Amino acid sequence: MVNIKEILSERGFIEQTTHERELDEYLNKKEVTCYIGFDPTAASLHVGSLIPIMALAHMQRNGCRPIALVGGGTGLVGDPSGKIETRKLLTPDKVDENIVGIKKQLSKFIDFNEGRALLLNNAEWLNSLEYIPFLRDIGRHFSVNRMVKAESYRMRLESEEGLNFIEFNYMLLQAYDFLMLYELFDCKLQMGGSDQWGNVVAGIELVRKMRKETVFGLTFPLITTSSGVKMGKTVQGAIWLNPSKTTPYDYYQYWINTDDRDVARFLALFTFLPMHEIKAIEKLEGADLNSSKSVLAFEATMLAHGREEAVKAYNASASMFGPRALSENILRSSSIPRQTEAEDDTSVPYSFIGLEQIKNGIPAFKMIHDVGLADTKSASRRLIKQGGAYINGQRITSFDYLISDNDIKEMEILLRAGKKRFHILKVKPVK
RNA sequence: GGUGGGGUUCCCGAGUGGUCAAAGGGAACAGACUGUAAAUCUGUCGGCGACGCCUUCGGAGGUUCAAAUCCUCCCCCCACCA
Repeated sequence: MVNIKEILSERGFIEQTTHERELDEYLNKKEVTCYIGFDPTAASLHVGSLIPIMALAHMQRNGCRPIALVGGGTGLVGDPSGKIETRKLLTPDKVDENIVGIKKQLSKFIDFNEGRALLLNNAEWLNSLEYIPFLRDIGRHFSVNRMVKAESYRMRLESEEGLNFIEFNYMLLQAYDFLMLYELFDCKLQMGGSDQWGNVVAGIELVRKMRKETVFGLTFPLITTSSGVKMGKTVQGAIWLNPSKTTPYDYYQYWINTDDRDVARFLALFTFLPMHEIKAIEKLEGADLNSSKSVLAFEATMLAHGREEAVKAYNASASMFGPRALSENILRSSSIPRQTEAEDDTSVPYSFIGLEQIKNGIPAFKMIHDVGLADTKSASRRLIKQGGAYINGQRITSFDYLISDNDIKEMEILLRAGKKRFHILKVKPVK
């Protein structure tokens, strides 16, 4: 069997590790347990958390037991690592609420049945800590001199905002987590984003000092798009895994808009397709490369939302943008439909309108604003003025154009803003 | 607690009484070109049924015909000192 580290490495998950050789030996053994911490800062994870999630999933697929540790305790403190600003402190209630959402999403990627993976909350051991014993037992192992030099604190120590004491403590708590997981579950590997390096190493050293045992760390690179944007960030905000925050259609669209330069890299990171197939698409360009983006989008959507939603998003995109030819030879392991099935636009954003309302005509700029294709009526006017507004594919030429029952096609009106934002108005007949 | 510096439209950052809805850059949006990509060029970029009107320059008052700009008080941030 191939070493899991090779798999992660080949797919682009590894930024750096501790103790290369010993880590290899550890990973070659059976009964490997590893963990990653997740911040309960929001009720949903987003695309930015996909790297750790996929890493855990790969671990599980290769016989390791992953632990997803939700930071119910550390979430009350706030991790300052690599962050420019102090996080707002979350209330315990909010943290608990967020944990519920996160658990649900992790279960889509990782199988938690029958102890094949564990989902833990560090509140279990952190919330009952007593200050003085903690300082005496754990605190004495930490050198402030070293902490002050840690890269993860550097940005904040140099910034105008500074670092407050509660945040400065964070490293000790995360180190303590590792110690606890080592003791309770024999977990010897902590993984995390590259900003976690300092915290990971702190945990490793704590275990060594207190238990004379070597445990390991592995960090992921910070994934940015080729245009330099942090993964999963858009102007509208984060791309969430929760379908009520980011619809499967929008999720699919996020991936399909991937930069050419990122397609192969993202297929390796965000899908489980075999590497030899992914390597083959590195040579593609033009239309073929473009259609391999639909595989990326399809696979990513399927992982997060299931096959049914992925197929819907795929068909909706085909009906709005036109179908794409996808050769049988491209990424053949993907279960993406190779022939476009019946047109299905049910996952395109839509709303209802009464036939009665539309009979008298509604000014286009008002309608476009109402359905959310423009944030303000001014933006809507601008859009029309610049020729970026369309009804049923036809450009609207005057801002006071009245949308009326003449525009209804098969009980629908298709509105479009710019090249790729659609909205379907479904007309409800009068009773 | 003291002294000094600062808070401007999504972000950075000009602006020190009228010519300011506020330079410049970035982001964003639209058009052209295209492959739902990138790059490039052009335009837009507070709100409003809109050649005009209304609301913005940390907050609240005040001076003035006129304030982002002057005065008073307050809030927040930063630096140095204590």
